[in-house]
Amino acid sequence: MSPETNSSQLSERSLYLFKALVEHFIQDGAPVGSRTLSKDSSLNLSPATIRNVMADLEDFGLLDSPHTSAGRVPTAKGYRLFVDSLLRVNDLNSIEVEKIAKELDPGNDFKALMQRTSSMLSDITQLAGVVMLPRTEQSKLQHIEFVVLSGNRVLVILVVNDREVQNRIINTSRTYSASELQEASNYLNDIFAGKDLTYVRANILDELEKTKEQLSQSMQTAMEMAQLAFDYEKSKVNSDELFFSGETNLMDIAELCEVDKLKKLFNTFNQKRDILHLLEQAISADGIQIFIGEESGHDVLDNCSVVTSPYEVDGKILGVLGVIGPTRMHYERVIPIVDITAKMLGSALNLNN
Amino acid sequence: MSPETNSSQLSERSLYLFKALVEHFIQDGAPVGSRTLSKDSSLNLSPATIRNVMADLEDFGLLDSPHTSAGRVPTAKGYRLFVDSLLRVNDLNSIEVEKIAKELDPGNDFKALMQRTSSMLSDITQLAGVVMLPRTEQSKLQHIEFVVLSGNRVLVILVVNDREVQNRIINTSRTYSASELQEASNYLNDIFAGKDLTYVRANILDELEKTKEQLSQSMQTAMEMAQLAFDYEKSKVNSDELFFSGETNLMDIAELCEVDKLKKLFNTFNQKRDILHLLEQAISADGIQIFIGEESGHDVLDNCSVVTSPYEVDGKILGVLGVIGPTRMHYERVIPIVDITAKMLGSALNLNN
DNA sequence: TTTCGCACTCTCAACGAGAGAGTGCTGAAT
DNA sequence: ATTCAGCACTCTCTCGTTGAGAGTGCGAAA
Repeated sequence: MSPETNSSQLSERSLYLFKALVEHFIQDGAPVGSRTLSKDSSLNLSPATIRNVMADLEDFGLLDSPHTSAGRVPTAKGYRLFVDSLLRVNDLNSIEVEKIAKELDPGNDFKALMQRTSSMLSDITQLAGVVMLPRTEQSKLQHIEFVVLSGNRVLVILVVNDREVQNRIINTSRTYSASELQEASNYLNDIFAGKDLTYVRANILDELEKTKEQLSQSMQTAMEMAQLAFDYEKSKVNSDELFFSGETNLMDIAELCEVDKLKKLFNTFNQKRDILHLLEQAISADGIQIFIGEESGHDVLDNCSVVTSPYEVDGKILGVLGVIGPTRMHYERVIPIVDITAKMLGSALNLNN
Repeated sequence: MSPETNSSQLSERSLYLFKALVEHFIQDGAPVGSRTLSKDSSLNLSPATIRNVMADLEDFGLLDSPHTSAGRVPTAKGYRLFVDSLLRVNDLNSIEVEKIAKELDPGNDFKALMQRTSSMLSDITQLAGVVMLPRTEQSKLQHIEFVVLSGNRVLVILVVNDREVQNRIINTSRTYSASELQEASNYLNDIFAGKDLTYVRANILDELEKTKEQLSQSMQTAMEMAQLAFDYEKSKVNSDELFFSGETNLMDIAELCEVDKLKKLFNTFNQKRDILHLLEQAISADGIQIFIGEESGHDVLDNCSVVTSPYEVDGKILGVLGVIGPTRMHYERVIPIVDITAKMLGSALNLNN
């Protein structure tokens, strides 16, 4: 964090060794000792020399040793330096790119696409995939429709943003006929189609006043309906949507293999709240964002990293997607996968528009 | 299984001791030895005598011993005898009944009710809850509606069974106007409302022929739309809906605490297929049905029991709900909970109609 | 038929020894 | 001033041993 501990303080050689150590650790998962590093790295240094370097790196807070006679392990700060300055991201081979493209074939079902994207992410990375679709504050009402159900209930169908359909059932005080409701929806579509939902909600009362003066029955009906429909809307939690996949992949990760940790982690996934909060932070980043271990601010994610990217349609950010795995993950592979998936999902949705 | 090994072969005393043993084991989870049982049971028998009885019970296949010097443990067959003949089900106290009733307040959102029911089940039993809503073969089309979207896409909204809304987007070869589609839906509602979906699908082509003769443009349009809409329907997997809750509760169960077992179990939950298959077996039972351990026929559920009950509306079975937990569960508590939940869900839905 | 006594079996926790891995430090070589 | 070989030291892990504890099975006695 503090400027005096950044990489510029470290020699070329230290950084080289640090990088080698992190890569080695990511590969094996076992603490890395000086002897191993001495053999692996192309610089011909004795273990003793490397030990000195490692001691320095430990002082900088980049490494840690589980106990005196284990090798060294990167800290969260170490991983941070690694991904920010040392990592060289692999290009994806074309087979993988094609595989991703295949899964992202837009189709017509929006939610299914999200779900598919998430499960593709988990499949290809063997980690947990997640796709968020924030409940956009601005939603344009496109069409409103009423259907009479039995028992003084009316089904309200809202089409929003040229894509999304919301259904809700309202209880009415009296029985309305189909034609009455048809007129009502015609009227409402006339005055509110294309308007923002918040605008609609705010202006219902005003319109209600106006219609009272005009005394038209159908308009009265329309307004009563609208009021009920949008009251319901208000009471509903403004919940974003979150699609998880491959959570069980995390059960193979040695670092997380204690049952009670897993339980906490899975509970966190189920509640969604914390994960949403995290992803919302990533929504304003203009590209790949990585939360490493404790950085996320959530204890349960202590040994986890989250790699995210927003995806956008028409230059406007629509949501965030990403991958959750152990801090010890193959960033050089995961990062480009998340990156390209975000881009391809964006353009798939664009097409779909 | 074979008739000569049923409970009638066993003495009153043996059964009494067996019951005591099972109850003890369900309580503690540890194999039960002869000394323990001698102290606990009100019959004054020495451990040695009890050992003889236990040896008999083991011969009958009701008990098993993990190793020579552990106590005895009930087998699946043992549990079966226990729940079928020995168990006395507790009545629920009114506080719990009220708690259940509170969660089952119908409301208007069907899916939310299912979800709530499932999570109430898991909450109250501290096990995993599950509610199935089978995709009913017979679905009455109540209302069909089209909304024009951008780019030659049309949103089709089907209201089915006075309750359920299905949305699908279809791509059309040319652009249709809103009024055109309005006419089309009017026409379709006239001829198909109240009919069964399968009937509709089967008769579209016939109707198409008829309309060709009449040459009315709006009817033509209607039929084209309908064809597209129901083609989509056909391609869609006829998937039932399944609501899980509290899977993580199972992580506390000692019997399942190995990570790879948990992984298999959770994967099974995610795939849903196997669980659906199991619940479909229970749908025709006319009350509580219990699958104990290996009886379910699914390896992953080896140490699990599934307690289910169908729930019905207007005397017609609508779905199945239940609880998944370890074979070693408090059946005397779980059974009445599942039972009453099924009944109350049924009547909640009845009200809602 | 029930019970007592006894030998036996199996698990589990604790302990200690020894191997293996890796460190830190020192002092010599470059 | 670096680098590095040597060495003592520390910590973990595995393995075998041992003893306690729990529980069984069986034969003989009540």
